Amino acid sequence: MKATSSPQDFKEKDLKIDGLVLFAFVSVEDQDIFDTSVIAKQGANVIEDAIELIEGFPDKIEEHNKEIREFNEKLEKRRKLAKDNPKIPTPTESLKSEKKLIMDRKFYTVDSILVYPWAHLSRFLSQEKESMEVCPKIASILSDRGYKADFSPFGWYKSFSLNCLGHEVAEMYRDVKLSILADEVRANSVFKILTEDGKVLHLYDPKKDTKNKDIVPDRYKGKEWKSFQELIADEVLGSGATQKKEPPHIKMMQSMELADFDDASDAGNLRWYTKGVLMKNLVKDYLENVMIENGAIYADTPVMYTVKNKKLTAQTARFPAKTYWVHSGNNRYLLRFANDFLLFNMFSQMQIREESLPLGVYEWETYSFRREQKGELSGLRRLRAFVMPDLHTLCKDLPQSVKEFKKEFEMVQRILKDLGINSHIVFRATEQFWEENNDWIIKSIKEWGQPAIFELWPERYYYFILKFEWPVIDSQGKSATLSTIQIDVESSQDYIEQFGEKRQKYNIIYTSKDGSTGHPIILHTSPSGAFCRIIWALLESNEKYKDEIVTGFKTWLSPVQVRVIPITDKDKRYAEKIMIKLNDVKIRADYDDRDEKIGKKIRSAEVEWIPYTIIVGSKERQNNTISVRKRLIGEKLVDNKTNEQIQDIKLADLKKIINKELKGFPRKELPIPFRYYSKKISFR
RNA sequence: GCUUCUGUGGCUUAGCGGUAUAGCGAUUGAUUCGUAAUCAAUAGGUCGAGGGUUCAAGUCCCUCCAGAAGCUCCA
Repeated sequence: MKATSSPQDFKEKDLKIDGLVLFAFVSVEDQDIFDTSVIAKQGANVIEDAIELIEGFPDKIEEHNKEIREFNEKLEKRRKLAKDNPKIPTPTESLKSEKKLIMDRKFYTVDSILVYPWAHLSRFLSQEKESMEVCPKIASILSDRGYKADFSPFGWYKSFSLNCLGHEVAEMYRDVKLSILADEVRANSVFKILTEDGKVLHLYDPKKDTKNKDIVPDRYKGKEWKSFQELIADEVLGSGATQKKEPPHIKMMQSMELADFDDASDAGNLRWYTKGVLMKNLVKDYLENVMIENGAIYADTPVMYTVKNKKLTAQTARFPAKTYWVHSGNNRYLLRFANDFLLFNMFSQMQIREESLPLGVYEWETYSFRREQKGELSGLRRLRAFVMPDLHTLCKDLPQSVKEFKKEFEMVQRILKDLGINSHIVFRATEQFWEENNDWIIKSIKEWGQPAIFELWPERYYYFILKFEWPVIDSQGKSATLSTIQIDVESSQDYIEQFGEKRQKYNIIYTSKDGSTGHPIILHTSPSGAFCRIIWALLESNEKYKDEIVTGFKTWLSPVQVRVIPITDKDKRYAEKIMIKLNDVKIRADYDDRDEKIGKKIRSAEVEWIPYTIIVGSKERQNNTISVRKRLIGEKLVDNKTNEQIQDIKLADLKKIINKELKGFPRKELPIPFRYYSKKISFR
């Protein structure tokens, strides 16, 4: 028997099934037909879960009732106690009521299953022929697993009625999203350390080692390696068992008025205040400059894409649960969770000459969306909407991609240094790639001078054969990745074979002078990591090292770079003029015009991590000079000394100092209401 | 998504059955000050939302919302 969309083809009069039948209504949507075997298997799994639920239902009720009885007994005891002892308050909880089975226990079983195609479950039914394959496939998978399963060759319209057991198990809706996964590959990966002098140390092998074993090699046991030990714990073993508190960067981002939660949006979608936006725009400009220097070009692709394009589905199906859907007319679209899809689609439509390679294409992803699990969201570390600068570099072949990789490795190190972020390196590769390429990787790590963790996979599961990550450890020992570089050998292909299936890819082609063509290797690079994570890393590392290092942002990133403080009212006009002159040359300066004592104003400037504080009194006013407190941001904290005093210099001298420090970095102006302390806008 | 915890003036917080405690900030007044917090007064609260128990509910119970931690997860 074959499935059909024409009921008249079905010759039999009726479909006879005895006993207690589980009806599984199935709708097939466009993205599902990308691989009907995979979706059928997932459908069958859901049906098996449902059977388990039904058969376990009486036991669940029993358990529930037991809980209620225990609760009521306790309550009764406390009531009696309260009666005898006036000091004990009477509990007022009302009795919880027991749940009851609707029918006899013996009815909660499944004798057979009918898989039934039913259009009414979805507004986005697939019209493709392959969609008819899904129900027979589900039935056959279930049969193979030992169930008595059948499928209806077509769905009746609305004219049937069903009598059900009881509502608790009678209707269960599950949205099964196509999900291509191969967990075995990752489960079998081994971890090693590549030491700063180029030696390989064993770290963890899931087949030999247990997770509670102390796996840190002796040479990294010392206190100076604390951060590296935390990285090992977090990357290899999963986070430590210790109960962690709320990460401090959350209070910091709020009190510094950088970013905040917004209860009128979906969780993980933050609002950004002026100072946060200022920092974001500075990072944006900075990265753009670095990308241009590095030879990249720009693109900007749409934020939503269709699921009807099979080139895209091959990749989107990896993360089915993480998608935001947008409805538009009779269509629906995925909000992008990376820009790769539409960028690669663009690449596949481009004329690419071999001599243009390597070609970097940079996109500042205005926003990407991943519907992360609710419990996974945490301050700025993981959000559902984030801005992710992304560079893709098309390379002729593997040797060229390795050459580019090394260049980008240097670029990432420079970016992190310019931002003021200290990070580790973790890399992951297939065993084969490591065997063939470890010489240059070892050389790079040696030059960097710190130990790195690496993970080797027996086979390639992801689209890349090598991935470098730059994780940062926060004040509580949790790690999160900022920059990444990957070598993608898969996306540009026409088709790939994977787990016995032929899967469509983007078919990106370059043409050589002799007319021959090739598929480029693509480097995926996130030069800095998501913007929110940059702020996360900066706030957390300031908190982490606040007793050792003077806190603050690099001057080019500081929302306010200079604060001008007058000592008395007589100095106010002079102070204001200095503030105006600095802003005239695009140095972000504000002016503390409050009627407060000097000590308090200085304290405010210190608490706000302002790099330069100018103090002017009668002496400076008469000499036409300024006195400067330079905050020693990033330097070792000795005897609680956070600043260096520069007395009685000309304003021009300070401009020189600051301009030198800002050389090569972008400049943005401080919004006017922020230039006067008393007029500053408060967001909270 | 599951489990646990948290939610009190703009901010930080005390109170945990008898209609709100303090500090910061704000406002007003005094003070004109030389390198990390000047003094005083005033205003500001349907205690996250809704429902319930009680003579009485920030306080106990239920539901929801938001945030955090742990688990699962993180191309």
